[in-house]
Amino acid sequence: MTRQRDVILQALADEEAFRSAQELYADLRTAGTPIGLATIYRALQTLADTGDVDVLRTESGEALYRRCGTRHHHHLICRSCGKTVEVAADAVEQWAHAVAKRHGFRDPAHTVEVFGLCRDCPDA
Amino acid sequence: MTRQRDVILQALADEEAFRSAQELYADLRTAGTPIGLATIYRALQTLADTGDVDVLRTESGEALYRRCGTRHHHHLICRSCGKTVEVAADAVEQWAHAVAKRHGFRDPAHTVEVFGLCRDCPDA
DNA sequence: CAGGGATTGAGAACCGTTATCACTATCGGC
DNA sequence: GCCGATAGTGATAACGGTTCTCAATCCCTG
Ligand SMILES: [Mn+2]
Ligand SMILES: [Mn+2]
Ligand SMILES: [Zn+2]
Ligand SMILES: [Zn+2]
Repeated sequence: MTRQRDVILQALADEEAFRSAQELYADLRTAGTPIGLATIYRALQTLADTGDVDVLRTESGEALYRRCGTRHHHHLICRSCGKTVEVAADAVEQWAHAVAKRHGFRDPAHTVEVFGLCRDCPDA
Repeated sequence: MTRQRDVILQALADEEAFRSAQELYADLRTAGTPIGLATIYRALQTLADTGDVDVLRTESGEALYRRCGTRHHHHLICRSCGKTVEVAADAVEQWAHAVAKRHGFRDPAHTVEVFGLCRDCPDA
């Protein structure tokens, strides 16, 4: 664990929403923390590999990162402000397993995200 | 509807798996069909907007396209050969709606994909 | 046949991400 | 402390998928 990695974890720890690497870079530089963009990408990749951060892809293909609990979960995300809630989904887990089995697919995995507008965001 | 757009729809119609724009381009050119890459991207975007093709993002961020039924559905996808089955998921629809409501999120939407290895693909 | 708006496609530009590589920080052994 | 080995950093270049540009072409309508 190096100073830079700690800084990145810290930046994510304070944050409820998913953030992009470029956003983190801009924020840290603005805050006067010296760090390279390559370092941020490397750290995020490492953290994603070890399961310390979750990754999701924007509709446009950009990768977003978030410090999440280690238990299996999914996300409820405000599509305006990005506010994110971790949600459990036992029924969905079982459904995914069953649908794979029914069609003869083995070693099943799944992605599930729910989007909406949170209480604090106007309709606009 | 122009010749090019018809060609693209045709290429997708014969295909069970999700395909990338670049794959379609390579295949059509190899088959002797003259078409530009920009045209393919434009056509796919239009078709996606009108709901005639579904789009999904690779883990690496690449966009993949597939001609699908018009009813709401999700996908069961072989992560080796790409074979794709459309699946209904009423239980999941209801769960998504409920979880959004419970947390005060309105106008809910969701993404759900199931991945696995199909019968025809070795474990490798 | 024109005229004119829509479409095409080669190439350039764009942008998020990854690779390169010289430099620096860290650490265990001396 | 000093040294060499090792791992990490970051400015920059390269990469790859997508979008933009714009001149040429198509195609509908009068
Ligand atoms: Mn799950
Ligand atoms: Mn659904
Ligand atoms: Zn919000
Ligand atoms: Zn398969």
